[in-house]
Amino acid sequence: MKWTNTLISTQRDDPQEAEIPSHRLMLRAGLMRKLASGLYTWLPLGLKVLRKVETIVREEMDRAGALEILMPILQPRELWEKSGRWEAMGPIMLRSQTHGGRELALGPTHEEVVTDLVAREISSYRQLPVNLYQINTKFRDEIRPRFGVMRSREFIMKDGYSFDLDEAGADRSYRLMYQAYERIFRRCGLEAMAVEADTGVMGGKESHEFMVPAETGEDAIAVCPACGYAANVEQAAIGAGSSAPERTAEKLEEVATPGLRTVEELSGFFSAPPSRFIKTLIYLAGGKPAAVLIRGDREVNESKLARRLGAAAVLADGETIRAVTGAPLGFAGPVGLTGVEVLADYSVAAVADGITGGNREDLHLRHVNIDRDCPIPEYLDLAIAAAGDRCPSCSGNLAIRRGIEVGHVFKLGTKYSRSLGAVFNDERGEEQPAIMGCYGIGVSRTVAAIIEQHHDEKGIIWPAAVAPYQVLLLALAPDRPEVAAAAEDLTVRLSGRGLDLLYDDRSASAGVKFNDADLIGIPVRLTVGKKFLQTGLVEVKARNSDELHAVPPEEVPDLVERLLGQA
RNA sequence: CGGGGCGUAGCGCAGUCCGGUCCAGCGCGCCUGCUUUGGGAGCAGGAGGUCGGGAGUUCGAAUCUCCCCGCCCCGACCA
Repeated sequence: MKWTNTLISTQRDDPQEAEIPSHRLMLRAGLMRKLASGLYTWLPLGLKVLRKVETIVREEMDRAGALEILMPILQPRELWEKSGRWEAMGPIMLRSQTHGGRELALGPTHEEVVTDLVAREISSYRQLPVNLYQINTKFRDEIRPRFGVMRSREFIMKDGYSFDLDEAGADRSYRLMYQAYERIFRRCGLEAMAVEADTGVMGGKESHEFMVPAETGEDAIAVCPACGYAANVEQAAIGAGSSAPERTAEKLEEVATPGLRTVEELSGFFSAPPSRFIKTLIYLAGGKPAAVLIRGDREVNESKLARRLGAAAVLADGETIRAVTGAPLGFAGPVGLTGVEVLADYSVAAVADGITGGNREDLHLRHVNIDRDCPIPEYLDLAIAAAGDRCPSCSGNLAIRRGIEVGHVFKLGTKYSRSLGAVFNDERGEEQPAIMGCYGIGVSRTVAAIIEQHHDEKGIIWPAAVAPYQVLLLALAPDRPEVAAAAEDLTVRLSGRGLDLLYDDRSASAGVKFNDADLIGIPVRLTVGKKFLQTGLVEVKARNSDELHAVPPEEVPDLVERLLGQA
């Protein structure tokens, strides 16, 4: 392909709107253009990459035995009501209607449609297991789209769904997908890691996210360098702390704290770090209040709390707080608190000389010795994991890294198969719900993640497997007939090997071409110009190396293939 | 949704505080011609703007006031 015959427009300046490298480079290198917030047009160069990632995904899904289908984006309301998610999805789901007033969802995901399909197509255990997938556009009205295609309103996703006879089969399907995902990301040139994840609105019991470690990632991952434990911080368990510290012997003391409610304000007032405070949060779970104690510098993990309480927990309103503690918001404390379930996080056990609310307006207590003043029978794991916390599976300490979530696999169980009727007759003629799993890959986000992991200050460095072209041929002074002839000769030699080549035939100056070459990041660069006319040697350079090779044209194809093998 | 910032040519920006000297300017890009071609070329000529939109104040508005829209960043109930 000649550069002048395609649409590649690079930009010299960083776009003012882009913050992170992938977003900046995707705009500068001309991979995409923004239409509106969270909405992007893929230009030819970007689309080629997207398609290569799709192809890898497709090949590995097919290899794992999954079957490709294509489902509608528009989905009737009634289907979503069956699963209870017409409401549960809330504002993230975009909705529309026909001129007749029939309400439709713009699919944010496809559990409902696929399960309905299977309900209609499958009736016997003989037809299972089955694993269906598609690569399609998803719509999510993100609260705050950002970072280009990293978090956008409309994006390309591979979503797959497995249906099995029993738990053992579902485990097998899950494992197959997990392994397929490892292969997919490896083939895309990504260093990705699987981490334990929260199941969130999807429901289900087990789940792993595939994370690409990156400073700019939106997710935080807790990892244990000692044993390899890895989990999203939303999910990460924390091991019980070490032995309790020396407690204070000082007497409990009431201190007037007019109008001081937050740990931050009180920390200044008492000249004590937040870690000296025992924060007391009143939650409501299933209509019942619960008091949660946690050290002032830590945060409650509401998923852990919900699991412990057996119901989703939300922070209580002022009225409930007053009813439970006798004080307005800001003055709750564990000492003397009765008539409410009290749950204490591990971190509280480490507070030696604590400060808490006094359960009276404008009053706090200091010199709290938790063992003496309100003994806690059992400390629990209720906090969001933080660096230095004890690993739940060994004696190591957790570290926090940031990552980009490129894939997510769930064991769903029978939530959707029951509500949508995906049942089959087993050998005994008894009706059973299929056991489901679901598996997603953010295809467009994967492209951005690849750039996050493969770039330098000059531009993108594509891994060969996903590069838009494998070879970039630069002709310096392309109007000189000898140069044009050499370029033509090289093009023929390389296309004979099935290599996809981009020929920069623009009559721009050398600097422009070299800089654009670095920016768009094609793995192998060939240069023919004055030096070639003098020596008859073609300059060959890999984007991921500084080494320059000079070889005669007939040796170029072999060298190119060797360099591509290392890209 | 809360807070902050921004909106002037395709891209990056100056001008706005303090209204007139701006029927708006700079760099890059774009078009024509000639020269040039190994790390963002030179000369000459040229095109391109409802200054985000609307209403208002004023003799006069990119600039002041009000309303609206768009975009970006941070945060989202932690007592």
